[in-house]
Amino acid sequence: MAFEENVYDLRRDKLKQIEALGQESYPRRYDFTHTAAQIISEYSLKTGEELDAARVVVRVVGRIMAIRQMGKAGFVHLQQGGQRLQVYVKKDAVGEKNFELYKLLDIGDHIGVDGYLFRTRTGELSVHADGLTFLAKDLLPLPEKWHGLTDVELRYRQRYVDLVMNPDVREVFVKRSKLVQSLRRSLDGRGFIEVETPMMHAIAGGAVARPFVTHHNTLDIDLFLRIAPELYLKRLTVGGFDRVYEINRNFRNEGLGWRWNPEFTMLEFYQAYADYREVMQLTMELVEQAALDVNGTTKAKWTLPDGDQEINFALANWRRMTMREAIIHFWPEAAGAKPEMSDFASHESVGALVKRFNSAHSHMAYNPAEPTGKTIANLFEAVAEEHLVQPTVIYEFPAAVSPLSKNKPDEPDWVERFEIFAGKMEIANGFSELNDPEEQRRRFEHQISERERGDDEAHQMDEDYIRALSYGLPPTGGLGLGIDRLTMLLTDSHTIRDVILFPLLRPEKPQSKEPQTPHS
RNA sequence: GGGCGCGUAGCUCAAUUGGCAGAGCAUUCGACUCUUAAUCGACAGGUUGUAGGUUCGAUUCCUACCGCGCCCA
Repeated sequence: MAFEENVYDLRRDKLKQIEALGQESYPRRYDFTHTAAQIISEYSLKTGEELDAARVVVRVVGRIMAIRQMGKAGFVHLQQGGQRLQVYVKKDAVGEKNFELYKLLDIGDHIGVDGYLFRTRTGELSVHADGLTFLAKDLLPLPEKWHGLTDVELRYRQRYVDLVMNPDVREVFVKRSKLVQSLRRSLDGRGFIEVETPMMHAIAGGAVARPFVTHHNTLDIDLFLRIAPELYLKRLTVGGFDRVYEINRNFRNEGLGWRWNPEFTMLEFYQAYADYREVMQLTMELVEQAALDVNGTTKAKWTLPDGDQEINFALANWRRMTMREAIIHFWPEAAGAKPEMSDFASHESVGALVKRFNSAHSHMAYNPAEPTGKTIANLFEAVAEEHLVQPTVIYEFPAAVSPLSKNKPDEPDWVERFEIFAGKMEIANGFSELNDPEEQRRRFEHQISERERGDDEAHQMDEDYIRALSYGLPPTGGLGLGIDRLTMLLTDSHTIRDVILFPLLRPEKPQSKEPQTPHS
C-alpha cells in the first residue's frame, strides 16, 4: 500500500496538522462539567425554549462516532459511557482555528467540547459548540457504522473495539459488575467478611478437576493454579472466621465450551453453625436479590430456539427435588418404566438403569468399574440436566462424588449436598461440610484409590487440611456459585465467552506481512 | 480428539457450470451553515487464509496445513 493511502499514516499526518493549529496531540487532562448520561437524564425532557432561556453551559467529552459535515457547519455524535450526545459545530460560533480542527477530526477521535445546550430543528438535544479541544487520535479505523463488528473472533480478540461498537456488549459487563456488587452487599449485610486465599497451591484441592501447573524458581517447586479456594476457606473457619467469602478466579485445565472457560470466577462462602439446608435458603435469597439488583425484576429473559422464554428467580418459582427423584421424574418414556428408589441401591441395578437408558436414548458413558455413586451422578446429568431451565435445587448427592461433604445420618452412602441448576447449567454447589478428620482421611484415601484406578480428576491427599480439621471445624455449611454462568442467565447470554471480557483464545500468530500498526 | 460449516478490500457482504474480483459503509479529493444510515460528484483501495494439485484458465474443484464457529466425546 502506498504511503499516502495508509489510513494509519494519513491520520498520523493529521495529528501533526492538529499540533500545527496549536492543539496538543496528547493532552493530559480535560475538565468536563457533565457526562453524556448526566446531560441526557437532566435535560432530555426540557423543551428548546426552556433550554434557550436557561442557557445551560456545559463542557463534555467523548469519542466521535459519526461526523456529518456541510460546508461551514456540521454535526458530530460523541459517545461516552455508552451514551451518545450530538454536537453542532458552526464556523461562525467556534472560529476559524477550531473549524480547521473540526475538519481534521476522524471517527474514533476523542474530543472535549464547550458550549451550550439547545434543540435542533428536528428536536434532538445537542451541544452548540463554542470551542473544541482535541484529546486523542484514533489512528486505526473503527468498523463500519451499520453492522458494527460482528466477526466473533475479532469481537473477542479486540474486545476494546467490540465495547466501542456494541452497546449491548457493554451492558452485559455493566450487569456483571452489578451482580458482583449485589452478592457482596448481601453477604456483607449478613456479617460475612471477604478474604483472599492463595491462587497457587502445592496441592490442588477442593474440587474434582485437572489443574494447571507452574513452577516457582527460588523454592524450585511445582505449584498448581487453584481449582477451588474451598480448603483454605474452611481452614479460616477453623481459625474462627465464622462467616467468610471469596470472589475470585479458579483455573481448571479442561476443554472450552459454551459453559466452560479454563479460568472462571466463583463465589465461595462458608457459614459456621449452618447446615446445607440453611445454605440452600441463603443461596436462593442471594440469587433472587441479584436478579432484582441486576435487572430490576426477578424475571430474566432467556431466549431458547423454541421461542422467547424467561427464567424467574423469584423464590416461589424454585423447584426442589433429590437427585434420585429427578432421575425418576425426567426418565424418558422410551427407556421404559420409571426407576424405583430401590433401583439406586445396588451396583447391578444402577448398571441396569444405565443400560435401559442407553438403549433408548443418546449414549451415556458408563464404566462398570467406577463407584455406583459416580454412575448415579452421571445418570442424573444425562437424564435431567437438559430439562432444568427454571431454577431448581437438586439435593442429596452420592458420597462417592462428594469427598468433602457430610453424610446423611440415615443413609451413609449419600451426603447433605445440593446443586442449583438453571438454563440447563449447574450454577451453584453447596453442602454440609465434612468436619470429622478421620472420616475425611478415609474419603481422601478412597479418592486416591480412584486415582490409581485411572480417574485423574480424583482428589489428592491433603495432610494439612486433615490437621486443620483435627483442631476442630465447627458444624459448617458452604457454597460455590459460578459468577460467569449466573451472569449468562441474567443477560440472556448463551456462551460463557460473552460474559468474560477476554476469554481464552489461541494466541494470534505473528503477522508475516506488514504490521497493522507500523512503528516509525 | 471426531463430525459439519466458514475464511474475498479496514468493516459488512456479493461473484451464474470453472471464464475480466464487485457493492455499501469507512478512507482520499471537491460542493454544501440544522444533519442524524445526511446528500451530490470524483478517485483510490485485492498475492480471494497459507502451500501444493487438477485445468487452456481456480474465489469456485481436490489434498494438506493455519485460524474461527457450531455440534459431539
